[in-house]
Amino acid sequence: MGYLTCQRKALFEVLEQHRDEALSADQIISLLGESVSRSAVYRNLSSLEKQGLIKKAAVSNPNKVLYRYTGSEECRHHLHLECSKCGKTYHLETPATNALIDGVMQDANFRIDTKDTVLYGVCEKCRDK
Amino acid sequence: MGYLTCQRKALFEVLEQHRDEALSADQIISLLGESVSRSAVYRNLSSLEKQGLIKKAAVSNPNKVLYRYTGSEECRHHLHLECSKCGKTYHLETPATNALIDGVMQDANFRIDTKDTVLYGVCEKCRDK
DNA sequence: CTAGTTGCAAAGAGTTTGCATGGCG
DNA sequence: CGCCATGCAAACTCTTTGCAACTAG
Repeated sequence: MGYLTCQRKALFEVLEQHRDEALSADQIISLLGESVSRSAVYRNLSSLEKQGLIKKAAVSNPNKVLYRYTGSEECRHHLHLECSKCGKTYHLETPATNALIDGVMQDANFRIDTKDTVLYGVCEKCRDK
Repeated sequence: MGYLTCQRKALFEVLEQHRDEALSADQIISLLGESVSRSAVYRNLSSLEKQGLIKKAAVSNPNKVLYRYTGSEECRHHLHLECSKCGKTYHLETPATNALIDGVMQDANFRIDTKDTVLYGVCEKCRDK
């Protein structure tokens, strides 16, 4: 699907390196440096998103859209937990993940898509404070 | 926290009526009609969001930010399931929700915030297609 | 009364697009 | 070689802001 230009290669590398972070377009652009134009970044992000390899999230303060790469192998087998206080992302161990997915499947006949869903809440460290 | 102006009253009504929908700023503005200015809508949405009564979500096609009202009583006791195919939102029954929250708590020491989290996946109807 | 809110219009930020050039396969 | 992707700059859309007028409590 498309040519593997060096701009796309560079984008994949940045996304893979920041696999568990949600990056803004601007962050991605600066991580890429001079080698890629803004428009190429936007075009490629949007095409990756259409392919289901990227999931966007809206965040306030600042008011921005963040891009999370969901194409990496690991994303397919974990649920993501994101702490609303500190912003850190955690993974839910696979056995527990499977139990939850099965539970929701049985209860609501709804198949959760692991890579797309993020559970928001408060992590252990932030609760103790 | 703040005065209850008629603009705010109207906004609350619209949000409560569309409690389980994710609305764009433009949709909200047209639902409100002439009675409220764009800037008041933006300002109030942003203040509600700071109070944790609204959760934003990014969506593509069109590239927009959607606002979901999480302040209603119901939101505190359900997890939301959103189908990536048809866009419809479902609720997870309370016992299953509690089981899921407890499961994640035990397994990862992470307290899920019910009103903020949306589980993405595919619903029964769309799977059958 | 008086601090907080609104409306307007202008400014700002983020994203998209048209077109000529360049590069992948 | 042909088609697709890129870069640039302009256009566009969405959101924020300054300020004077207004209003809830």
